[in-house]
This record gives sequence, structure tokens and C-alpha cells, in this order.
Amino acid sequence: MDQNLNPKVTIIDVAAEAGVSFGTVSRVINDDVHVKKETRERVLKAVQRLGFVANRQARSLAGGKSNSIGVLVPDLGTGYIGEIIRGIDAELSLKNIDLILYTTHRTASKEANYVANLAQGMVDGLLLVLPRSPADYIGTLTLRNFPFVLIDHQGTGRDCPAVGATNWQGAYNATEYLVKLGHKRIGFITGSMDLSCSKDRADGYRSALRTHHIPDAPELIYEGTFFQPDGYAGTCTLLDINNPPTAIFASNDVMALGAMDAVRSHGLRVPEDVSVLGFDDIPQAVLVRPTLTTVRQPLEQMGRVATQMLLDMLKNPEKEIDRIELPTELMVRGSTLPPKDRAG
Amino acid sequence: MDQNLNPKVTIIDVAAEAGVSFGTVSRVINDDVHVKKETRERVLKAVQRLGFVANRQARSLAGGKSNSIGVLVPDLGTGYIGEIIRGIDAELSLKNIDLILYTTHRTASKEANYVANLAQGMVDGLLLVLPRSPADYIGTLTLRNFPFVLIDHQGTGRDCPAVGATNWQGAYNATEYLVKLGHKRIGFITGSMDLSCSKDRADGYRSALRTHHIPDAPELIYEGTFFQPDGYAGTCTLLDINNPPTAIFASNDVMALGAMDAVRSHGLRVPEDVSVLGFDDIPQAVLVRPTLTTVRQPLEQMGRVATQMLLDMLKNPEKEIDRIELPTELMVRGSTLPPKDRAG
DNA sequence: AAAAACAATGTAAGCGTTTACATATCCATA
DNA sequence: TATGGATATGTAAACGCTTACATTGTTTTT
Repeated sequence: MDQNLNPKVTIIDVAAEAGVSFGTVSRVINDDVHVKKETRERVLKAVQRLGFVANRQARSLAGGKSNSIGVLVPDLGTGYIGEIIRGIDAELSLKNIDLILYTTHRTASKEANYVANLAQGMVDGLLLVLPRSPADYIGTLTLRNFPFVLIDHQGTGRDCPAVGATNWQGAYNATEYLVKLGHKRIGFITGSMDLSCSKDRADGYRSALRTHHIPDAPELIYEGTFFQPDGYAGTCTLLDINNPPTAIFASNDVMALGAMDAVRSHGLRVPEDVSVLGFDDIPQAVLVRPTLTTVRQPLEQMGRVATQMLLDMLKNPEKEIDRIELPTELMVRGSTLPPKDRAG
Repeated sequence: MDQNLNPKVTIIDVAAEAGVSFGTVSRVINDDVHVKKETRERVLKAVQRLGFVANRQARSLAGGKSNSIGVLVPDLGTGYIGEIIRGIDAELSLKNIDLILYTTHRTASKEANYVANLAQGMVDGLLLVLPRSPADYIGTLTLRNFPFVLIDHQGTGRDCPAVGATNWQGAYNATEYLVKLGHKRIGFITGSMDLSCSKDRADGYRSALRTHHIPDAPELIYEGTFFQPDGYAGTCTLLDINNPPTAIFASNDVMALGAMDAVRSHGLRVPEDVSVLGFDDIPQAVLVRPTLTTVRQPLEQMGRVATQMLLDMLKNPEKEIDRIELPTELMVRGSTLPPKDRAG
């Protein structure tokens, strides 16, 4: 193929090689219609022969686009974000667009900072995964008419493009499933309550109980922050109250894992004595024993869909904004069973 | 701070605001020494007032550097790569350098392709994580004198910058630990044998056995490819031979998890009947029950160190190449115990 | 006190593209 | 056969910066 990998082959070199002007070369590599077929072929051949690759910075300087999009993520520790990025990346590499990754390490100030910088022309669009305090910069972004999509956070009052999952419905279905198994005392561990997905999950839980006429019991709700120790501590707390729950529903899988631990440290078994249910379906949900019953979020698909949305906005700036909620799915596995009193 | 986030504030605007020429502004933002202190301050103030952010593409076009480095990873599915990236990112954001992420999805051809493209000026340097077939492009890279560092793959005959972990030593120590617990029949599940780390781990295992005069038993070695099903299948195979092993040492944690499953599906317990030992220390190693005894690779640190190396090479191109091996550490946890015959 | 050295700043060219505009070529039409 | 309108190609300017070089002002040296 490209036997010649000289550091600097420019559009000019290609033009000389093909015997045309550099303008024509530019047209060819930009798929402009106004090029005669045979000229195009001649240029393409020269490109091949010289191993030419267009310089991105020059392109974006001149053309005003960078052919890359920025992805802002809070962290990379859990598989959660990785799945989303995988979806984004899949879609992007299809279109040959570069992915510039920024981690904000959960500091809101850094987020705002990045956003300001990136919107300055570094990238053509922004994908904001699990943004911490989007309100801070959504204003700026909207004002500047800079294309962006929020992933997994539709909770601002503002009307902006976003893709998420049906958190409410997922929690509702999961709770209903536990109720139908026969559970009447179902503990709930929330996520960070400043994230709308946490609120939605809590609401879904409450609604399901209400639908099935199970009395509201505030002592069954423990407020966590999505980290494993919260699951552990929350479960310990819940297990120690009068008339303790026979099932624990944690707002994410990582906390559910902590919950399993806590159940065992109380000398009880999962799922025989206490059922445990999570949310997310992270990879390790099927790796633990018992395997974890959980609400599956289509993470990779969320990444894909958000990317498609963004690319669409880039192409068609006037399009009205869109908010998409992808369906969650209850994955029934080994960590849930009817309550003992009923099973026995 | 930057109350004015106008889309386009250029060096010229700043110059006008500060009453100097744009050249002086450029010098200020590039920390050139030849600027009078008070001039510098005046410019800096103008920068603040206007909310100026230098345009990256223009900068790199003019200066010949992109202020970003490329990271090539095979995938993002496991926490493994995520940890490494976290280290890279930490180091990079310290220096305000952009991270451009490319996933190759384990196709060697795509790797080579990317490398050719990136080296064309898109990035200033390359970090190649777990490269699949580096031989293909290391030649090109070296020829062009393009800075790069290999992470977790020093296995090519060529002499190039790399950081890895002490795979051999880690496997040796882990095996020795099992031997000292009293195990005499230790099954081993290899990784992909085209990766040098796999070979090193296997060699470490064999050497430890030899040192302790435990006879070589080829039937105790199962060749896997680093995926969970290999751990399962391998363990099933090993458990079914005559005089089956009392411990299974898998070349990575994911396979060790599969091994645990397989042990249980044989009606045996971990660790009472069969000990299981992994390699990597991925996050879920402490999330499973029993917790997994494993060889810790300092993944994040590997990312950090590699990044520092690369940045160093960028600054000081003449420096001789370096190969670093970071120490592994045996994390003794719940999945290993003396063999039953001995314990009983 | 004049010459030489140096520090601070201004200026112009260039980085590799895109794109609006100018020009040349072609074919169909009157 | 001239003429208009596509169609194809060439050209120049611009994108926002860095940097080598030129210029001016300020010290030091003898």
C-alpha cells in the first residue's frame, strides 16, 4: 500500500504527483462533486503512492472543524463508563472521527473548565457522560450553539439533548418482581440524590409499592452514594431494624455487591435468607456467586445512540433537540428468591 | 474570571487590549524569558479579561506539535485497561496534554493503520497498550524517530521503550506461595501464548516448581487466551485428569473467576477443596466470594510511568531508550488454603 | 564616551488546509 | 458559428498561531 511513509507529504506533493493543482486534490479528498472522474482517480492513485494523510490541525484551522469529538467522563474505574465509551467509540470509528477523552474525576469545576476549552474549537461536539453539574455550562454551550449530548443525566430543568435509560420503569419493574415473589419488606438503597437517575429509581420503587398496596416505610430506605461501602453500610443498617427486610434493592450493582457482603457478615445467606437486587448489569454481575439479579441498562447502546444524535446535530444544526430514553430490562439471576416464610 | 466567553478571541485581540504586538502575547503564553515582567503582567490581565484560550490547531500547525498524545488500546471491556488509562490520564492532565483514545478491537491491521496515521502529526507521541503485533509498526516508528512507549508488552526482539510488570517474578512468587502452602499438584492456565507476558508467567510457574523439585507435569498446563471461558474449560479439564490438582493458578483474574465457577460446578469448594489464584488484581478480585488471591500488577502506575517516559522522550529526544519493569505483588486473600490432605 | 553586547519588542513568513472566486474548457442551443 | 451555461480546474486569501529575523532601547565594557 503506502510504501512511502515520509513524515510530511502534503496536498502540494500529491498535486505535483498527479499533475493537478492542490485545489483539485483538496476537492478529491473532500468528496466534492466537481471533479472529473478520471482526474479523481489519478489523484487517488497519487495519494496512495505517496501515502498521504491529511493534516488534521490544518484542516480544522482552515475549515473550522476538527473531525473529532470530545468525551467527558467522570472516571474510568468502573466497567460502567467503559461500556458507554465502547458504544461511542464504535459509532465514531465507523465515521472515522477521533475521540478525545477527558476525565473530570468528579470535580464540577474541572468539568466547566474543560467545556469552555473544548468549545473553543478543539472538538466539533461534546458527549457528556454522567455530568456532575451540567447546569454550570449547559448555559454557555447553548448560548454558543455548541452541539452536545448528555448521557445518563436528563435531570436539569433545561431542555437539552440527552440519552438515558428508563430508570423509573426499571426500578418499578424490579420492585414489582420482588413483590410478586412474595416480599413485603423491601429495603432500598439510593444513589447520590443529586443525580436525577437516583431520584427516578427511588420513585419507581415507591410507585411499585404503592401500586401493590404495600405501606410506605421510610425506615426501609437508606441513602447511599453509588459506592460499594454504602451498600454494605446500608444493608447492615436495614438488617438491624425491627422487622428487617427480606430483600434489598440497591440503586446500582456495586452497592448490591456490598449488600451481599453485608448479608453474609450477618450470618445470613443470599438469596435464601435475603434477596439482593441491583441496577446496571455491570460485567461482574454474572461473575459473582450467586449471580446478581439486576436491572440492565443498555450502556453500550446509550453510547451509540448519543453519538448518532450528536453526529446528526452536527450535520443538521437546525434539527429540534431530542431526548431519548432507552428501555431497561430486568435480568433475573441467582440472587433473588421468594422470602423464606413463604418459601418454607 | 473569564466573564467573556466569546467564540473567537485571538492573540490579536489580546495584543490590542494589552497595547503590545501579538508577538509579545505569543511569548507570554509560551513562557518565553524575553518579556519584561510588567509587560507580561499586562498581557496576562488582558488574557483574563477577554477569556482568551489559545487555539490548539493553530498552535500545532505553526509550532509543529499537537499537544496531545495518542493512546492505543485493544479494548475497554475489562477494568484492566481502564486502570492503565487512569494512570496515563492523571499524568497527562497534570501537564495539560490531551489524550486521544483509539481502540483497535484486537485487530492487528487496524493497529498498524492507526499508527501510520497518528505518526503523521496528529499526536506528538504514542502510548501503545498491550499491543497485539507491535513488530508490524515498531519498525516504521523507529525509522521515523517517532516517540512511543509500549505498555505491558516487551516481547519483541527489538529494543524499544516499554514498561511492564515483573511477570516472571510474580508468577514465580505466587507458585512458590502455593508450594509452601503444601500444594504439589498445581494446575496452570496460560494466557495467549503470542503475548510475551503469558510466556513469562508460564516460565515463572515452571521455574518455581523446578526450584522446589516438583516434577514437571505437562498435563497440568492448559493453554487459554485470557478470557473467562478458558478459565472454566481449563479447570474442568484439569479437574478431570488422574490425580487432579489441588490448586489452580490462572494467568489472569478473569480466567480465575471462570476457574472458581468450574470448581463449584464439579461439586467442590473454593478454597477448601481447590485453591484458586489469579493474576492482575482487577477491581472485582475483592468483590467476589471468596475474595481472590492474586498477583497485583500496578496498572495505574504502569500508565503513569509510561507517560512520564514518553513526555521525557519528547523533551529530550536524544535520551537512550528505557525499559522499565514495575514490581508485582502477591495479594493473599480468601481463595487459597493448604491442600485438604495436609490441612486435615 | 564610543563600541559592543544584550534585552525587549515588533514584523513577516509560514504551517497545510479549505473555500470563495476567477478562469478555462466543454457542450448544447439558437 | 457565436453564445450561454454548465462543468472542471486553478488561485489567492484566510484560519490563529510560532518563530526567525529585524529593530529599537538599555547596559556593560574598555
